[in-house]
Amino acid sequence: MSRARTASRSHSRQRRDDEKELRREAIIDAAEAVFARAGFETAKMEDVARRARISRALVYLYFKNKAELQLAVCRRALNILRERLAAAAAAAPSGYAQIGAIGHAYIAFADEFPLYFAALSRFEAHRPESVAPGSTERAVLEAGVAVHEVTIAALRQGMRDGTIRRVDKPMLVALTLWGFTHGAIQIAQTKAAFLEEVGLSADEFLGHAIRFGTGGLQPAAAPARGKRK
Amino acid sequence: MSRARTASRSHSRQRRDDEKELRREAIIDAAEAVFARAGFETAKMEDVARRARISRALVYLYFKNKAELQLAVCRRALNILRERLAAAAAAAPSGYAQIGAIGHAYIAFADEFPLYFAALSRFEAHRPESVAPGSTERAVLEAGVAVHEVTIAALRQGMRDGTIRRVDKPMLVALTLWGFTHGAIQIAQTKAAFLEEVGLSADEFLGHAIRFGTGGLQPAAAPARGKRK
DNA sequence: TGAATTACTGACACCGTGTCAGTAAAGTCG
DNA sequence: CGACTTTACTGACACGGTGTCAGTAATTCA
Repeated sequence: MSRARTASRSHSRQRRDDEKELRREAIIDAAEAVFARAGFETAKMEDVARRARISRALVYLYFKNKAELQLAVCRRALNILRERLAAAAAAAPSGYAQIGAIGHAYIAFADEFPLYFAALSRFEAHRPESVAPGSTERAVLEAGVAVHEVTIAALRQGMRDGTIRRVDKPMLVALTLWGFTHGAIQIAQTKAAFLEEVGLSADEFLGHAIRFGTGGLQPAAAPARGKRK
Repeated sequence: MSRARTASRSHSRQRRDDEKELRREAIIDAAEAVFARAGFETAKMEDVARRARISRALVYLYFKNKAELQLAVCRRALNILRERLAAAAAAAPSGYAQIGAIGHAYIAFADEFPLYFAALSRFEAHRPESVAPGSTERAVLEAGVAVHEVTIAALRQGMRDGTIRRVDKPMLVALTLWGFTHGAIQIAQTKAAFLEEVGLSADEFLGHAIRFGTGGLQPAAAPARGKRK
């Protein structure tokens, strides 16, 4: 009897928590739509609330403020990005090919989810004062690390299969590649009009950037044959 | 007499215009100080006005709004940057060395003028709807082109002196290098704490990035000797 | 000097944010 | 099923910043 009651209570609680999570996600959905249309700066919480069919005050019950909402979007972005990069890497034959695939997957991601890329750009440009241990910001940071780990795994794979030269600090290389790729995509996106003006397509530019940025990873001379200890 | 009068009037007008320009610059000075302390988002026009010792309304007489003020800062940033890059390039012996020097000069610039780099980051991340011909934004864009021209000149020099491989679209390469470098610096700045955590210094990271990013420019094999048409 | 132009400001209307007291709804238990 | 508690939700508010404008002070010109 006590068991039944307890079970029943915990059922309700479970259900309520699920619904809460669902609502939370719905609010983020609404925020994404509004941010995409209006941009992060000019987007109004009122619009987010209206789109989520709730009052503005309730939004503030789920998210402390606009910045937290943006961080929630970043987190989603990074999770999806990690999946995409991992999938792209999994389909590539060699470690070196994986790196290229990851670069192109990032480009495709930016193309498919402009809002997510914009969110990451903002996050990347934002200099944090101090990142509290339990904060949302910390969670986003960690989601970022998870993304880098995909690149690092590819680097390690490449070193194993001989398609990538020996590097002593894979994280260093991963961050460099990340910075390069992100920077290039950002230019391709925001300077698209200018690129056209000087007779370049964004795709051409990005293709060049990837080739250019990953070239330095290949082994110096030996064609990978032999060289076993 | 008519001449004298005209001259006198034009003198006053000249003086007034000069003073106006001076005040304009003073407002930008104030804005820079405020932006540096508070960040672009949270900075208040009130503070800019107070620091410039004028009323808030007057600021709006010189600049349409906060965004225009930010663009003015961007323009300054790009002009100074161009000077720095050009100076660095001038001191380097070969075209390839010039490219490296330009990269390091950009890093030094970002280190010396964090606000300017932040301003450029914002500008870079901002996707413009449409850039009107006479607008401030267009002026900033053109200042950006002037910066790229420094890189292009170095590339041409390198192709001439044989330290850089033949590239068919220098602007493509210049933009790539710009994107790479900017992206890397941005990471070094905003992720400095994280870099420390994984045992990397920002300098080490950036040094690596420059070497990595410019490596692909060197000629394939021939040691630059001979090869004249 | 007085008239005209220009530089400047105080005060206002507007809008968005974040908060809070209070209401509606759902869950708990006899 | 009611009474009682807990949780979900909202309307209305105070606050603060932006951009504007009518009006005043200062300069220039004749």
